[in-house]
Amino acid sequence: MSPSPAAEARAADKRDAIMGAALSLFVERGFWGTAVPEIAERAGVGAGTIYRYFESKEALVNAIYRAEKLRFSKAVLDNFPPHANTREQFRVIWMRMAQFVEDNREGFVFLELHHHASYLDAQSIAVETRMTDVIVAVITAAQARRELKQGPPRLLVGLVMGAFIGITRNCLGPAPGTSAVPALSIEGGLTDGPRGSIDWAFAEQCTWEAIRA
Amino acid sequence: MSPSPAAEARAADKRDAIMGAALSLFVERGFWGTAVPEIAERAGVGAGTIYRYFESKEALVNAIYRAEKLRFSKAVLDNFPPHANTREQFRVIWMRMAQFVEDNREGFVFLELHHHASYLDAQSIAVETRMTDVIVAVITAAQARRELKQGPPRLLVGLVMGAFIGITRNCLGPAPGTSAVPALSIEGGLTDGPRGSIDWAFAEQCTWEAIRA
Amino acid sequence: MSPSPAAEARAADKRDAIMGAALSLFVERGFWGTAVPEIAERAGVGAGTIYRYFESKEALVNAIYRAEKLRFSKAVLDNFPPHANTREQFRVIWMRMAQFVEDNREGFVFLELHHHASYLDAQSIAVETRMTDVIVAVITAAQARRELKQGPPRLLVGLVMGAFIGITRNCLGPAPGTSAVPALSIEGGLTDGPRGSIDWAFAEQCTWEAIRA
Amino acid sequence: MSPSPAAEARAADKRDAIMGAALSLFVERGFWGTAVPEIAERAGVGAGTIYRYFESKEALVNAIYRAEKLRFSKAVLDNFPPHANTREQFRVIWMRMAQFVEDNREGFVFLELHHHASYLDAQSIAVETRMTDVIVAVITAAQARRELKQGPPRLLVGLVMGAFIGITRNCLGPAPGTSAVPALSIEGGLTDGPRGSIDWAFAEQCTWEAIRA
DNA sequence: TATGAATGAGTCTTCATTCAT
DNA sequence: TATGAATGAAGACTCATTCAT
Repeated sequence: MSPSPAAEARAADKRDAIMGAALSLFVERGFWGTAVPEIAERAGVGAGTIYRYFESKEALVNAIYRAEKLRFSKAVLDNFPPHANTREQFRVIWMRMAQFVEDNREGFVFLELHHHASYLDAQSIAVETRMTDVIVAVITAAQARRELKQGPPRLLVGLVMGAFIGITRNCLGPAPGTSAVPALSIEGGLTDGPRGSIDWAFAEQCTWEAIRA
Repeated sequence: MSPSPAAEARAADKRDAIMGAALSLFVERGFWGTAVPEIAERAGVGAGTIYRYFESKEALVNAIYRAEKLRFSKAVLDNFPPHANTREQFRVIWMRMAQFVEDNREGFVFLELHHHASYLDAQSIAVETRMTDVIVAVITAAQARRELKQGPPRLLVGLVMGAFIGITRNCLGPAPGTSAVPALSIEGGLTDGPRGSIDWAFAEQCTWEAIRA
Repeated sequence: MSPSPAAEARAADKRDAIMGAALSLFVERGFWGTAVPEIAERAGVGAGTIYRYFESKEALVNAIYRAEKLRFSKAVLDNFPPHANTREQFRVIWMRMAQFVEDNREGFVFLELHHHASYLDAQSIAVETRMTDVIVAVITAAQARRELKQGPPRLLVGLVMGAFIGITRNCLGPAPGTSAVPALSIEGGLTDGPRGSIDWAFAEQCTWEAIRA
Repeated sequence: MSPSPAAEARAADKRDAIMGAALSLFVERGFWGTAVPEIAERAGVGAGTIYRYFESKEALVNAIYRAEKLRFSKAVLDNFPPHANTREQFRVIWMRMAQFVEDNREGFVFLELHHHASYLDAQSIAVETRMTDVIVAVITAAQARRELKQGPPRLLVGLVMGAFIGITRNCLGPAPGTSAVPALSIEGGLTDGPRGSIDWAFAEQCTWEAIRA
């Protein structure tokens, strides 16, 4: 007897509850600072239940990583306009990333905090492929049209993504419930108005100027 | 009876060995993923010895953080040319940061990985102040002279530092002995030549164009 | 969902097993001489289990102390005859203490060994209050009636309790399973019959004569 | 070449310094609470030096125990009047013990705190013999003369010594530097004047009445 | 299927003891 | 002989994981 649709839905709910609880706890306290029973409690399930859905704590964090990465990449790339001009394509990517951050700051911070983590498995690291492929294609094409500077794509991508992340870190308050502190970010004493809102269009224009031909 | 110079040198050596071993392990496996006895083993000392030099594992990571931060800030700001024009000042900062990364990749990655860590104490966080102050002053002055875009300094700083970090992550291989994995970095399939060398002057020019007026 | 009665009973059993094992080990080897895993082993539980029932080793020893102190004080003072004459009251206290020692030698020795311990918390020290109050009242009243010597109550109490303890130590073998060694007790070669039984009535008469008017 | 007398004296000084430092630290913080290097520091010697005079920390505490026990027994028994009457002999013993406590409270407390300790070796436990023998002889002789009650000597000795200790604990403040708290001592709220001085003659009279025929 | 009490491996840290100087 | 830096075994405690219910 296969499980009823209702039962399946209940199971999916529980899985989601666990992932959601874990996501926010990992952002708040980090992977090592979060105990599995805490996740269970916040998710409203028993500690043992988590192991019915995930093989281990590491499997859980990898599942979240992959899910968020996918969500990010869908948010940015779905219905990407392949034939728009480069300026427009760049704006689309940038503003969609901005939208993603505004909608799901916790998820974005999670990706940021965990991308270098030793407990990510090979598969998690590989999830980026789709996004990568599209972007590389776009850049290469644009370079061929002499609309972008001719440097190594890897460098341009790093510059843009890094700039986006740096602006986010420096200008957005920490994700709610987090005490994360911006980075090498040379902040600390900056007092130019309250954090919390970013002029994304201005930021986009700046970054565009960095890479345009 | 004060200790002999030889004994002092030996102690300093040991302290350095411990900090060096800890630095590379923290970069490889993270703070929580690294056990104190592992550090001891890599440093070639007994586990207890670490506690003759550092009060606790946290004190150790903070000592490393402060040392690297200081080293970075000295490398970038010592003999900074206060009267050079903005273009030149930007180049100086950028190229010095590049030099620092080339000379001490592990230290740079360490700072990157740990700046938001919950185990950093107030003093560690305060070490950034000197750097911050100088940079804010430079930016504000340059904006007054209409040589930089008029956006919020926090945003410009985030953009520049983020770009620098993003380029580093994306174009440099992991620090030797490290398995650090690039970030939100959209890399993975990029095949534009081997990682490991960066055209820093090109990168500098790009980033300058992002912020110049 | 509240735990089933059976589960509660099992938990109480486990708690008791831990306290019992700890009590006898503390008596045998002292608080500092006893390792937590030893307690666990003797109690037949895992080492971690102890921490489900007691916050720390100190919390455990305090729980035992309070439990034994309470038991002692109940054994001595419950249904104390407030209107009996002093001679009779003294006999009641003495013989009840004797009964307690005969029934629960380990507990008595534990109290003896731990009453001055630095790891006892304020609450543990406060448990003595009830007993204290009653006894002070009894002594003061008896002195007013000229049935006891007129010296400081503190001295009389110390004399009586000390005598009781000294007799116990000197005449009772060590608690079963214990290697406790008698004190300043000037024993060693005494050969007046086997240890292990005390003529409590005789001892009581002696001690009474020490304090009666 | 045998060591010069001066060297021997220096060695003896050092040994004494170590034992003195250890004695007071053991009384203050207990055996387990005292670290060997602390003893060394208070004694003004290097940590390693202690091991030139004592095989181990246990050997040290046993040496102190034996020394204090011997000192106590000499203080009480040297020039004991074998032919005085029982009343007088009792007074002598009692007042000499009192004198010892007044002169050397730390030593007395040390003996009290350590007599039941698991780290005392057989030899330490055996040191009591001399005192024991004399006292047993005295008691037996006195009982034969019908000057003492006819109970078991062990009981009478326990009563007397216990009473002495109980009075000491209850009426003397803790040894200077100690936080030792009186025992099963039913104290706590007693307010009959400040602690710190004992009417030893009164106490002696009380205790005598407990055992006289 | 879901639970959470129980577990014990592994953590950081202390400290008695050694030994090169 | 005296030292004190170095050691590593052992301690208290945490927490990912299991399994009886």
